[in-house]
Amino acid sequence: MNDSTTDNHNPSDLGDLEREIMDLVWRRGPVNADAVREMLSRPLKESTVRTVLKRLEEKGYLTHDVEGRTFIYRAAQGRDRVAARAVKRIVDWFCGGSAEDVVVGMVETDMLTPEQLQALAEKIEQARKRGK
Amino acid sequence: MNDSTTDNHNPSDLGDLEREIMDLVWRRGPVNADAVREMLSRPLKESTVRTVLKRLEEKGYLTHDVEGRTFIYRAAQGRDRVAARAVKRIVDWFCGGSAEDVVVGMVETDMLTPEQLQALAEKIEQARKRGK
DNA sequence: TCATAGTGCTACAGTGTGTAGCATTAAAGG
DNA sequence: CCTTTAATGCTACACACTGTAGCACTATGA
Repeated sequence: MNDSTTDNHNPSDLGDLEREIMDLVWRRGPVNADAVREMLSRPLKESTVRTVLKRLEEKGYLTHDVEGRTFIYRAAQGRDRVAARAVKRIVDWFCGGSAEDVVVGMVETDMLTPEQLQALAEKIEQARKRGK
Repeated sequence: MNDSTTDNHNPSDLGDLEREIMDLVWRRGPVNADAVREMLSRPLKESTVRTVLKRLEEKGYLTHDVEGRTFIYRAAQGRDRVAARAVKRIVDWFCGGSAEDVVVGMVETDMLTPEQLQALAEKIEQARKRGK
């Protein structure tokens, strides 16, 4: 039902609170509003939490099931997927779509060492051979 | 000379117009406000362009020299550097700082093929051996 | 039927961005 | 020296997004 062409938001158009909540959901799994509220780093009203939760759902980051009359929210997309899309946006904006340039930039700015990259490339290569 | 602790903005906190202008500057090199205005995709007043140019300078993306009484703006940071920092932010937000996860995500979402990654890793590895 | 838990809806202030007008100043020309 | 003109500096305003929350509404259980 979830057509992936449907979500036309900018990944990473999240505010601090929204990000914190997403982090919680990703880390702890399905939660209800009250649980989220308790886990937050600062005290907020339930209504606040609910509002943000709803916005996150509108943005496509969360979904919910109804259990009894309680909304159980869970991530609609994996964290890595969201991250990758956010990166893709950056790539498009700044590098004319060349993902390679970004990886080079990551190495150049010491986010990633050549060794890590090498190891990663091999691991991925192997997984690919094996998996398909 | 470029103290990297100086720029404390969120990379990629740029609006559409700001991004378009940065793109122009990166692509065409030093420009004055009027030149920028002429190159923009939509007609805007000079004052608008100047405002945005100034904001970009405040954010650390541009600098200017004065030539006669005209401001010549140019990029304060290279495009790849900005891109890499933007990516780093994403990495910190979403992946707890693991750049590797992001690269994995990039491969998984087909932004990068395993072959490209492999080639890249080798190229970087060689450059590193050679360069230092 | 009444309290309670949970949701739905609405609002409002702060910030960032797009957009622009108006004041000011300095160079150029007569 | 005075006027025009090109460029800058400053200020403003509407809109959208985010953080924050109040209040109305509705089932469910006692």
